[in-house]
Parts: sequence; C-alpha cells; structure tokens
Amino acid sequence: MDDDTGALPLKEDFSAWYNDLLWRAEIMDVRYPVKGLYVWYPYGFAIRKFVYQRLRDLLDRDHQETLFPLLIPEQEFMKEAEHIKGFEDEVYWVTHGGKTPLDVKLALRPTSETAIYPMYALWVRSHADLPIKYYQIVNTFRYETKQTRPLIRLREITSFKEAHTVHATWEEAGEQVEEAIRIYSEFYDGLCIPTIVSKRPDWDKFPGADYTIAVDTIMPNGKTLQIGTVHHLGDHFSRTFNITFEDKNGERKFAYQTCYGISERSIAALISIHGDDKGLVLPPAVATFQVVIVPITIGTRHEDVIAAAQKLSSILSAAGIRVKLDTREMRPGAKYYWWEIRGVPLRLELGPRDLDAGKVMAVKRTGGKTAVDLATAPEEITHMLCEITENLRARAEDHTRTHLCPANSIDFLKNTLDKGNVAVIHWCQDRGCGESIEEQTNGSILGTDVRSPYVPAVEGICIACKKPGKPTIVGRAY
RNA sequence: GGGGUAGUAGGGUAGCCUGGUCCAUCCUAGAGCGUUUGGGACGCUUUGACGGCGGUUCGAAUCCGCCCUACCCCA
Repeated sequence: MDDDTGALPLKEDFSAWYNDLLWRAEIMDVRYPVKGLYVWYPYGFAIRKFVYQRLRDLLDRDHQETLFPLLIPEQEFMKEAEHIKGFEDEVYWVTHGGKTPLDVKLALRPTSETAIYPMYALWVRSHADLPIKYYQIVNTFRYETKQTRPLIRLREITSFKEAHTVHATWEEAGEQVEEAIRIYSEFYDGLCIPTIVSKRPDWDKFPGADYTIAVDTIMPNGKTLQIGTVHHLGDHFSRTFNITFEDKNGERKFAYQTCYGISERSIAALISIHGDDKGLVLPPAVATFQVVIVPITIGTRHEDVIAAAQKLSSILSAAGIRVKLDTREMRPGAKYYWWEIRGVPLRLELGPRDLDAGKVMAVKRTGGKTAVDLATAPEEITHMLCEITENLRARAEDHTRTHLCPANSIDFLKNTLDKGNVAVIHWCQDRGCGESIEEQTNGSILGTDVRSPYVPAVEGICIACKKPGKPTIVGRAY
C-alpha cells in the first residue's frame, strides 16, 4: 500500500497530519468513490474493535445489545414533528425495488428512534417491563451537505452506538441520563481522552428532546469535537409512538425515555489527541499490538536471536500482553518507523548484545529507552505499559487545561477563539444574547452546567448583557 | 450556504500556458534474483497512470462544457 518512507506533515498542520496519518497508519482508506463514505483498513478496524469492546463491556453491566433494521417506513419516520424537522434534509430515501417504485418510501436510518419505538410500544405493557435499556451498534446515514471528513463528518456513520431506554417516570429517566454520563466518562477516561460535559443550549438540543447533555473534547488545533450525547426525551416520543404501561394502580401511563450515542468520532479523538509528529500513539488498552519485538539478527547469530525472540513473545503472550514479533526481511530501522507510525506503545529490540547480557531494550512510544532483564520481562513490561497510559493521560489533560481560558468580554472571547483556545464565559442563557455572542465571535456556545475539573462552577455576569449568568463553554466546533 | 484550487501508475510528482517531439518524467512502492541487516540498505531485472462522459480538431494528458471526487478559505 504504502509510501512508508518520509515524514508525516507536522501535527501543527493538523488537517494535513490527520489526513496523511489515516492513510499511512492504515486506519481508513479515503479513496472509496462516494463522498463521505470511507473504508476501514484491518489495522484501523482492529483499533475500533478494541475501543468498542470497552464500550460494550461498560454497557453490558445493565444494558442488553439488540439490532433493529436499517430501513424505516416513511409513515413511522414522519410521526414526530420536531424530530422530522431536525433530520428531513439529510435523510436518504429508498424509493425503488428494482425498477418498481415502492408504495411506501423507506428511510435509511439517520438514527433509530423511529425504528425502535414502534416496537417498544409493543414490548412495553406493564410497569414490570420497565426499565428497558437496550443498545445497538450500527451504521447510519446522513446526507451531509458540509464538507465531509473521515471519522468526523460522514455520510455513512459506520459505528453508531445508540442506547434507548424507557422508564416509568421523568425523574427516573433523568437519573438514567446521569448514569449515561458516568458510563461515557468512564469510557473516555479509559482511552485517556479528557472530556468536557455540558448542557447544550435549547436551540442545539436533539430534535424531540427535553434536553441534551453533550460530551466534547478539545482537538489539537483547538477546535472542539462532540464525541457523545445524552438526551432526555421526556414523553415526546412515547406519546407519538404510544409507548404506555399499566402502573401498580392499574392506570395507563406514558413512559419516559432517554437515548444516548457515541460514534467513530471517539476514534478520531483517540488518534488526534494522542498522536504526535511521528504518527499514531495508542493507549495500551486499545492498541492492536501493545508490544512489538524487533529481532536484530546479525550474521551467525540469526537463529539464536530468533529463537530468543520467539520465546520472549510467548512468555509475554502468556502474561496477557498483545505481542507482535516482526520477523520480516527488513532493516531494523525501517521496522522502527513502521511501528512508530502505527502507534505501538512499546518496542522491544533484541539483538546478540542484549542476549549475551540477558536483557532486552525497551523503547516507549511516549519516550524513554531502558534495558529490561529478560528474566523479569512480563512484570516490567506490564508496568511500562501502565506508565505509557499515565504519560498519555497527563499529556492530554495538560492540553485540555491549557486550552481552556476564561474570557469576560466579547473582544477577549473572540481573541481567545482566534488563538485556538476554548473559552469559559458567563451567559444568562437568553437566546438573543447567545446568538449575539456566536455571531460576534464566530464561535459556538457548547453548553452550560459545565462539568470539568478546569471550570469552576461560580456564577458571574453575562458577557453580552451583564445580567447574572452561568459558566458556559464557547468554542469553534467541528 | 458562498468562494477558490486541483485530479497523471498503489502513493507523491514533471509535462498542460504554446495540441504532434509523450508507446508520458522523476522519486517511492510492488514482483524476482543476489549481496546485506543495532534507526528508513544496495545492485540488476521487471510491473504499473493521463478521474468519467461529451465536444473542438487530421490529431487531446494538454483547449471547451458538464459530472464525479478531493483539498483549502469564508459565513
């Protein structure tokens, strides 16, 4: 595939770096000839597999996985007025079966509420059926008109994890929203991706929701990326789709619902936040290979070294470490570059000199080279992988902390955004003020009720009208 | 939503302005053989491209139109 020599563009030039890295590290092939659709390479898909397995593990504690159809009949899709308004311009329609026009047009799901809720109406009968907590991981389609970007803005979202829950009361649904936020926080913490949780302004909430809580992260260029959303749906959809249950007193009541989603933007964040000028840097938890062994075989010691490398490889595998032994006919240096761009956290170099000393050289992708005793390799290497995780977490946290700046005037806010930072302001939550702030600064109000260790929850005066206001995050959003 | 710029082997490019000299340049990559191997090895042999459709013309990679795709900037 590959032009594997030569350097990547610097990460400073984020767009160029990102595009080149997806290709060079074999994450996505962008050459599929339809706008907004991209192909996962096996290496990228393996990363996706590890990331989504973590998500599954978190959800499976008290959710069940399910699978609904891709196609939604027009009349179901058109039932909820606000929801339609939010999506109608970006829905793909299936209108023909072969050459025969369909009696009922079928929508390719842009999200699955209208596929799932008619079935929930059948499944929910009594309070004893509640709560329902199901999720699915599917592809969805949106006819994006803005410029598409691999993993970030797609016409086919290939990895949409959507959970849909049903509850007896509004309060219980509200608690589920909090639970979802906890799950997502734990998920991103596991990927060493710092998050900022906030409540989206009313005009930016999910079409048909009471309110939307969003999870954002700050990308290397200072733009924010929404990497998760949680919606309290109230009883809007249950009224539309007639999801009712009989309560303990025999009364028929509408249910309350939530839904929450994460997409492959999580992978975009993972790649972008941890990567560096040399390529990908994967947290060990989701690295396809956590350790690569590069044997240095010179002349007559070839057999010796290979045998020792194989032995080391099986010892590490037995210790539960994902190891790759690279025995290809390439110069060692070429292999170093190969695995660095692919983000393998730890490289082990084993040559005659090391073998004679009973050691192996360990090189961390985050920096640092140490000789490790072969006798105690599994313990030491496990420890080093933990150190790499902590390095990545610290580096990412540092980036977030230094890119979050308080701003108390419109001019300063604009300046903050122009410099590639994300601002913390105070805002009265009036829509007029919000729009004025966005227009004057070319930024987006991400949300209020901010949950971030770097944003103190203190009241202040609105940056636009000087009335009392709440802490609010403003950024330039992807 | 508005405005640019571009599409030539798997990847990156030269050629285009001024149509023929181009069975298309160079680097990289792939295949084969040999010599190598502690940070991107070398030699020889070899494979492989003008985004699509239409037009102008004796003749189009080159000029014109539309489409598709990509990237950049602005709202």
